[in-house]
Amino acid sequence: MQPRSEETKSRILEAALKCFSQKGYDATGVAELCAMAGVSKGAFYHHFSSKHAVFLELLTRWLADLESKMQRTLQSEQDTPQGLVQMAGMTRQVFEDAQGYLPMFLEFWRQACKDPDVWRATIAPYHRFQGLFQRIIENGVREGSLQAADSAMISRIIVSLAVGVLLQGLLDPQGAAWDAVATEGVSRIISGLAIKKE
Amino acid sequence: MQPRSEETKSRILEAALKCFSQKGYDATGVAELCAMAGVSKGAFYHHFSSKHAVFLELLTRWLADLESKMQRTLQSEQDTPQGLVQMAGMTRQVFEDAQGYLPMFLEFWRQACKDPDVWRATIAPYHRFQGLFQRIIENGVREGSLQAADSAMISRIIVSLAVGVLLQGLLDPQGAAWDAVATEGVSRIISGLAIKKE
Amino acid sequence: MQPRSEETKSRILEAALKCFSQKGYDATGVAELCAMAGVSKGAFYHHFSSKHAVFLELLTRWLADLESKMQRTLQSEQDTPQGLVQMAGMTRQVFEDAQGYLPMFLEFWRQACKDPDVWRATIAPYHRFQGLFQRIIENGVREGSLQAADSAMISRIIVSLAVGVLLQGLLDPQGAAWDAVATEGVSRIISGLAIKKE
Amino acid sequence: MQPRSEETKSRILEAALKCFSQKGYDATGVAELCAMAGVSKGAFYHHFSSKHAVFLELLTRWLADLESKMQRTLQSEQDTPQGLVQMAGMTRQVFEDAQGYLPMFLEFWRQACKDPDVWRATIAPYHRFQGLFQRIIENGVREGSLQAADSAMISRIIVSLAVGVLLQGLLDPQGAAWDAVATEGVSRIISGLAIKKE
DNA sequence: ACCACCGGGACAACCCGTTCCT
DNA sequence: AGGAACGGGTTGTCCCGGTGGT
Repeated sequence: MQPRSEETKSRILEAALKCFSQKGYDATGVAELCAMAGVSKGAFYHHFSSKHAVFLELLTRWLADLESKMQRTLQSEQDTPQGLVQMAGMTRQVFEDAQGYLPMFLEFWRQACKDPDVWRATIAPYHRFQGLFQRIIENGVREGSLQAADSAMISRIIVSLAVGVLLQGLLDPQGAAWDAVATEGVSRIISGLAIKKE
Repeated sequence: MQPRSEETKSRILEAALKCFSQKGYDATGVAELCAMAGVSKGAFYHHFSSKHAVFLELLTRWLADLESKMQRTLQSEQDTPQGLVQMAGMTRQVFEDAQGYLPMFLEFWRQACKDPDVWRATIAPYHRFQGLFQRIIENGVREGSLQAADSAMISRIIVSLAVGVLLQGLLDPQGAAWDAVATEGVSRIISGLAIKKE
Repeated sequence: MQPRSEETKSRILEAALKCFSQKGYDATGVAELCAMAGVSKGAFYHHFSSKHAVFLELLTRWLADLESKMQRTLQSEQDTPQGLVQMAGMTRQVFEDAQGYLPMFLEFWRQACKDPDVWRATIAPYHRFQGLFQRIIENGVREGSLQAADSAMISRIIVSLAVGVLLQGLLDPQGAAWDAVATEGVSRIISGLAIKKE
Repeated sequence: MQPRSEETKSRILEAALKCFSQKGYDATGVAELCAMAGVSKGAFYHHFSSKHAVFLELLTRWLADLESKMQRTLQSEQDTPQGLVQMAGMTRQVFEDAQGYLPMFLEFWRQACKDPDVWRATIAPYHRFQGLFQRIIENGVREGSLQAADSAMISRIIVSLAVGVLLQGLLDPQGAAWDAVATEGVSRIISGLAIKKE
């Protein structure tokens, strides 16, 4: 029966998200996971071939979700410079969304350094993100709202800034208004490129 | 005999650095560490109270080293805007220095989210780091080479950018000229603040 | 539908024979069996109550087959001493027949030491086997072609020799011409009993 | 400290001998072994790298013991034909010695079919045994107490008989006086070769 | 003080043979 | 006849004390 199966699977994923975030991937035992999800170990290994497979599934779902959100944000915007700044504002959303689940982000990153599978799954979306920003900038240049510049470099700067903000917000949430840091940073970078309309 | 003792200790630390970087903290066993360092478990626990103590020692040494390097870089600078950009150039140094050991960085960060001891040891230098940039900017304002602005915010943007670059360089070293991304990013942010001298 | 059912059952038995021989009973998993037979676990447990039941079925079929073969060999013989030697020649047949499946023999034997069901199923044919030889010898004595002797003992010696040859041939097939060892051994034992006809 | 270490090791081996014999190798868990030996798992894995290593050690010790016993039996004998028959009488000793531990024999044999290490450890002594018998026979021929014959074949027949007796005695101890079967069988084979002294 | 051997259990991930419900 | 679920059990390894020699 399928609906039951699907529910079991998602219950495991939810539990994994919670556990991995709170205690870390290695420190979380499969037994613990099962207990929290309310399933047996047998059921667990019926749905996932290993603990690592759960991790991978979590990663791909998270990235797919993030990407679709970014796509939606992009649709609803006209002016290029302002659009970029608005996208930076998404960080607030990310922080709120992932309230408590952000440490997973570090787990992803850490494992990506070792496991080629994780690496591929992680790196690909980053390249897409950067490419997305790059195309936006090139659009702006064509429209005449931005000066011509090294769009690849600019997009990398923006993504780096976003990553750095995310990481710091993760470690020290109260330390600063991190979403403001993101938006202000992006707008300062963009403003250097903007062509004022008369 | 003390010199022998010191050597044993540093051999353990070296081995730990290598293992933790390559396989991660959790995945590294004490037995493995001992084998690589060429010491017995008895010796290990004579020098360190636990595996975690080794980790902590590694962390404090790394941070002390990093901070002293930054201090030295700061001495040799005159013009504020240019000085900031030069500091961004340090990323190249960091990459070269820590060739292969950067994953430790992630380990530190990850554990800082859970262990308060690690957190304190990790966060303090960041605050000092950011404070340092802030003071440089305020200096620049006083000197008249920079426009008045929210110096705390600017410094945070710069640090975020640096962190982001570091992280991405760690994951995808061949993906871009990360040191160029850092310097270009900083200079774009600073240039918006610069007051041209005539 | 019956033909399909029968086919499924025999497919399982074939797979079990192969797996048990190659990897041993304990080391063979039910999942593995199902995969090799191309049936689902549900189907498996529909046909057999347990893994052990498959083993038992295999055992009984093997023994039934062996016994019928021996009966057939016996029919076609006239002179008692020569008949016995010819039967020893059957070992060649056994080796060829069971090429690759002989390790099952050991599995049977091993389990017979522990499980009374297996024991009964295994021991009975041996007794019949030995009794058969005994009766042949007694026949020979009555006919006057063999000296009177302890026929039970002689038959046990012959069976022991056969078992020993089988076991060694199983372990070290290239080590010797095992069928020759069997025939030569039996003929040497029998020759001591033979009464030369003039 | 060495004496303690040795004692622990032998306690483990004893427990293994008992467990493997009673329940079989696969069915015996390491935890069970440790409990019976009264040692911790830490101690177990300090002395043996795996369960299989225990098995191998048991095998080699058993074979070494058996061989030395055979050597000793050989020393104390003069007349070749009688010596051979006496050696066959050793089976009684073997049965008494290994009272209850004989199923291990099957374990050895079974694993020898799969594991090359076990195979080597098992087959080598067999070859030595057979060689030993062969040399005895050749001695007898030189002495003039035995007829010239294919000594390799004869020795293989004798070893096969011994193995068969062992196996059957293992499965059905009450079924017959197995040591008598062995001695009678050997003496019948030898008597066909004997040259009567006048 | 330093180091080596030995021992202690807890627990990891994985997978087992089996049953339930459809 | 079949897919999902069940828990208990597997080996192996973990981090760490204790004890005794150097």
